[in-house]
Amino acid sequence: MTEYNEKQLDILMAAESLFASEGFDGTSIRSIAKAAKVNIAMISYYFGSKEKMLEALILHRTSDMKMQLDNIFKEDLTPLEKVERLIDLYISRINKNKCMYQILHFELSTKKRLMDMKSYAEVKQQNMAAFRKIIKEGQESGLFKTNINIELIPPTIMGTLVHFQMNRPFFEAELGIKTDEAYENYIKNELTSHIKQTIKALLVHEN
Amino acid sequence: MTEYNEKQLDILMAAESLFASEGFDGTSIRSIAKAAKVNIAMISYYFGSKEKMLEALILHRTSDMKMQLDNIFKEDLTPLEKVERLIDLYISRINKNKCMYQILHFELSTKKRLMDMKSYAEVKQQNMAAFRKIIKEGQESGLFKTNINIELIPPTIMGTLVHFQMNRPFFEAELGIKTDEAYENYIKNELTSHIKQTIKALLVHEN
DNA sequence: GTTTAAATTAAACGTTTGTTTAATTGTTAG
DNA sequence: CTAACAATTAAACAAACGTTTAATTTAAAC
Repeated sequence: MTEYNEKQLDILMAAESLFASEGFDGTSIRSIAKAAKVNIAMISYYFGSKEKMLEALILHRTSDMKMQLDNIFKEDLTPLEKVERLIDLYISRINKNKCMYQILHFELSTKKRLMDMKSYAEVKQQNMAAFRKIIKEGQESGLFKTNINIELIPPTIMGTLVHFQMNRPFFEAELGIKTDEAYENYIKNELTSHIKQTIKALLVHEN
Repeated sequence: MTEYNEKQLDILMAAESLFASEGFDGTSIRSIAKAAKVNIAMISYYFGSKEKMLEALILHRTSDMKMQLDNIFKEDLTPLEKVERLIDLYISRINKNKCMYQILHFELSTKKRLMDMKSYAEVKQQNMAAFRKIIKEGQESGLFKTNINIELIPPTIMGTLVHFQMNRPFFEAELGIKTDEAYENYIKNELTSHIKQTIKALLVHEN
């Protein structure tokens, strides 16, 4: 867990927002330096290279993510309540780290820079394990259906949100949403409850 | 609907696969020319510029997509069967145009080249309209629930698939999938039926 | 066979790229 | 004060970029 000084963080934050909006290859170190208000040589000086800075950024963010799922377990909640809390956590996390997820998304989908996303893979594995545990708990107590594919539920949760964010211009037009605030509110309310409703319908016996 | 000769198509196809795997900014026109086995000047000669070639490519692909949803309507199917057919269509379409969707995904998410995706937006709108029609048909006949957000169902369908493809390395490890063929089969079988099951649970009254 | 236009080429264009250098300034410790 | 090291700078570097040029080859039309 490396510590960075203020100037290094300036650089990383400027890079994060630019990488997200312009892409890694679409962002020059000169534009990063300008946004971070430092000399272009500082980037190589501090991080070695543009690519190593990307790795540093991803490591910095993903190590932040080591999830505190434990308190969900400790609390006295029904399995369904736990699932709902997990969905809230997923959504707020993705929303809070929008830029990082955008970057990750692209880096994962291209073969160009096959960096070791060990740290990210770890987080994903932890999440999946925690999720599986909750579902099995619900199944054993007879609340959840058993003919389901547990591994494919997180993709449905996260995929729905990511797809909605990726096609934002389309949904803004389709739903008549005009401001940033209204879009965020739609995610917080309608989209979140749609996801919960969907997962609930899939998991829980109706009666 | 512009027609392209064989050499132009060679260029477009080479560009498509490279843009998908390396990104637009990560792909040089020299590498495209090499892959298409043409001189680098041919790209400017035929398309004007690298960027215009991207537009040509997207237009070429999306105009292919003008969906033949109509025959789904004409056939004598229950609303649920229609939904299932639509899901099959979505999935096979995304699978067939994997590269194009990868490119679109990135272009939509960055502010760098705000091209007019009019053609793509049109396809999406048509799809949404057709989908809405089917759902309302099911609701009016009392088969489908009415307390649902129709606009958010396509994001759930497509988002699940796209997320699964984007995080392929993770799911390969998580599910113990080793070959390309096994992965494609998993999509065709398990993933497809998971999506159908999920949407069905959301839509249909249990009994 | 000649004319005309399209296709194709190698070479060069001016930028921009990521990175390095070498010199200078700032800071801290003895 | 000065030695030592970190931080910062402007300038230069070679390489790669997208695009254009000008010359040549190919194909079609008359």
